[in-house]
Amino acid sequence: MAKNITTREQDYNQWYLDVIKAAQLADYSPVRGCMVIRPTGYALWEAIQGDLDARFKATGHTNAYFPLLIPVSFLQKEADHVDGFAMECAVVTHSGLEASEDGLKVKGELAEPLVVRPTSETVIGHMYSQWIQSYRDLPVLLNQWANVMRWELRTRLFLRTAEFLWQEGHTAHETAEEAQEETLKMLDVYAECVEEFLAVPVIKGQKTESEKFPGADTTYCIEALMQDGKALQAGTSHNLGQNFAKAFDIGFLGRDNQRHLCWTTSWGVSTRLIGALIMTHSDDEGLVLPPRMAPVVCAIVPIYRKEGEKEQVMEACRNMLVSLCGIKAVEQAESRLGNRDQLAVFFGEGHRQQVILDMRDTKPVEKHFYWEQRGVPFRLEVGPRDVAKNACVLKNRLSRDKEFLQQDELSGSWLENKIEAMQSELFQRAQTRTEEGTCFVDSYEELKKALAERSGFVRCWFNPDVDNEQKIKEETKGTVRCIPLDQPGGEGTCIYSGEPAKQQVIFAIAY
RNA sequence: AUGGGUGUAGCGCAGCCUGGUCAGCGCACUAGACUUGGAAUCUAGUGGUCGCAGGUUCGAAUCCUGCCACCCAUACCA
Repeated sequence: MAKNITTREQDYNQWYLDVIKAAQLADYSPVRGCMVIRPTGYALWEAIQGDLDARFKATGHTNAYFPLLIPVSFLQKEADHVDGFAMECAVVTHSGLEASEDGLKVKGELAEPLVVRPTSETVIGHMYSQWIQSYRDLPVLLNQWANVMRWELRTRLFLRTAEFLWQEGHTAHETAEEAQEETLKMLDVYAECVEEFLAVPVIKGQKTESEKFPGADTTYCIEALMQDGKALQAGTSHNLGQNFAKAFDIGFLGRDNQRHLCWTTSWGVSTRLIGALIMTHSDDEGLVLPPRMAPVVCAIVPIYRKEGEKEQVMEACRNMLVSLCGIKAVEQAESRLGNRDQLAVFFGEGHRQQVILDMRDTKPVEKHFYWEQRGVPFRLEVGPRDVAKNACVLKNRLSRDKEFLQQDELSGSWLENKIEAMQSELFQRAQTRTEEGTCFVDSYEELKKALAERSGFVRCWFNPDVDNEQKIKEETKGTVRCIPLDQPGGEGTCIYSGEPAKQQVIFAIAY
């Protein structure tokens, strides 16, 4: 039992924070609500970025960058948008500091205040209006990797922080159909990345009127179920219709020689995905990472007492490294080792994942907790007795089993197979938990009961309605997470209004 | 914002009611010894304007006043 990690049963929220702390993913910063993402945590974001960016490129998008500061007047141009974001904007009003008796004071008030972007539809819309002249300029398919700021009252590491990292895609199209197609395409891209790479199962759906993005015609989302039965929105894709095109005059001369407004979309995922990852897979021993994305896929831990043993064991460890990663990668790693006592060797083609030989002069037990709490999928332990038998022990982070191996069984493809096996096992485990955490109800009483007793996803026939949803939220704390794209068809009875309903929705208590 | 609570070493806390050997404990950290297949032990050390400002007093972590910050609940959280 990890002594620095509260169990999930004792206090789920504390467990979440303890896992982050033990794995050194992030830390609190001097500024309330802002977090410091530490190297181990940032490596996870880089892995997600790498996977997603490739998928964006594969679907025809390119990256660009827009400014952090946005004139307040821009925000005002789209009425719903400003209503949705005004309260949580940080505002820049001055341009400098000057010394005074009471310390530094602001000076140089700006003619027009600037907001720190909570999202970039407005600046990007402004630029699009200048860039797009003709239907030949369409579609515009851009993405930006950036930070945004939303002045949240209650913050939680990774799940809701005042500043966070994300990507925001912004596209402009000639027709409504194309925009709709794009919106759904990117929702699929998100779902594929999150399920295949993060091994987090999601439900694709549409947001109801009360939950959609301010300024969107339609918002789609992927929702994931966490271990405590709460839902987490893992990504959103918005069909903005012509709302922003109207507000920013994003128009073009069409094939018919008439001027038309563009149809735009936007879509984003954030560092919140790291929170989803933690709360989906991790256990009471700490972080568990899906092996496809884990920056360190395997740690080799030498075990020895005497100096003579050390040499033998280290030699065996190096041989194992060569078997797994190839002699070239090992030599490259050795040449850049410097004074470090962890030999990190690139594994596989991508040069993103590593196998690490832990040569630190600490006890094996310490290394055990070190790698386990960081979620490293595999550990290979080698002691003098193993060396004598040409063997080693494989420890599996997910099953926490030991497997006794001959060293000559190790190879790059052997590890690949192990990675794939664990990856699908991890996804399967999460998938099963999501299925078991989902129930169907026929009446409002049952919905109340389900949300109160077991939380989870609760599916039912329901006619979305802003007022009714508000009442249900007040009574049950549950909200409509989405109208799943996957519908059974047919018709049922709305559990709240009693009227005929064509759609099922999913209720849950959300993060 | 309203109600309740808390600010003392990097972290977690005791001390405050009853002012005076009160600058303390545990963890962490450093050095050494002894150890090493699931968080050993022993010894010696480093580290603090007791949230900030003012007041009462011979004397304040302790009492008084003001301020600030944080936490919990409610509200808010596309």
